[in-house]
Amino acid sequence: MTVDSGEKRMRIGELAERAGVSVRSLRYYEEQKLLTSTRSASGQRHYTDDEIERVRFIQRLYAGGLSSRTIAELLPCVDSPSEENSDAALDRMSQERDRLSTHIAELVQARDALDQLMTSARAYRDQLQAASAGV
Amino acid sequence: MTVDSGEKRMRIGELAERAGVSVRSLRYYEEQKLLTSTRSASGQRHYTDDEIERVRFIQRLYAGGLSSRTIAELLPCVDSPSEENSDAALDRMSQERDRLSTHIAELVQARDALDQLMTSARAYRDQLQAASAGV
DNA sequence: CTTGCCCCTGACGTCAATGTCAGGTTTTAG
DNA sequence: CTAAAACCTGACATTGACGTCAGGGGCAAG
Repeated sequence: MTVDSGEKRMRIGELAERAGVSVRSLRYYEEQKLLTSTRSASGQRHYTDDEIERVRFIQRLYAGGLSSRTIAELLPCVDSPSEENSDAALDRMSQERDRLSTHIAELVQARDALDQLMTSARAYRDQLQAASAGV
Repeated sequence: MTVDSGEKRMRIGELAERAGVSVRSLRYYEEQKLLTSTRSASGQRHYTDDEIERVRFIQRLYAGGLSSRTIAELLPCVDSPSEENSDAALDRMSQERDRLSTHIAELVQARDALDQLMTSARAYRDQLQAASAGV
């Protein structure tokens, strides 16, 4: 279904820029088996436009606090949503999903804590203001 | 309003256990000016029960991705919600709040991405199962 | 007093994702 | 052709929040 005919094969610098990451990171992702590249005769990496999305996806998972190793375990089932790894991968994903949810809840708590702080800080400031404006 | 009369002054080991962090972390927090302690004649740290909540609060902010430095900037206004730092602190908090919200949104996106993955993985698996069960 | 446990400081180790530098090749622009 | 820009590998540096170890006290119980 996917036609890879005239897709502009870009080099690492372009992918880096378009995906918003450093060249170093892309090489690192490849080292961690999160990303692959075709190589030119001289050894330069070439990518297709699809990799942009993949990199962004990886970034999202990183932002979610997943480690390279964990991401590497999950990505195979993005690539080929097949194989017997199905069940194990589903478990793994479910587990990570839970972890993520927990983490999100923590962050929301932290934000709430900040909100509380801000509320009392504001109240205090307004009180000061009222006082300085004369009783 | 707060009476600090007979409050059990605990040592670092107890605080660590009750707040759910390592002794090392507590010393680190002190080093980072996030936490203070009174010292006994022999130099041992003593804390009151209040510090338990403070440590938990610090943990929440850490979980929210704030750095020690940032937390250190915010804590003064927890301690004394006063001073002229009010406005600056409010700005700072508001800024961190935004950062947190952004981060939370990213995490939710990551989770959504995982959900999508799981959905398609499940679909694929069920398809396989249907096939193996005979057409 | 000795044993044992908790505490102290100071310093080095760790881990993960990146930065950065060195030294060399390839591609591109003029 | 030539210089600049981009790429390559390999390796060491960095940052943050700790872990861990060394070497040395304090203090209760037996």
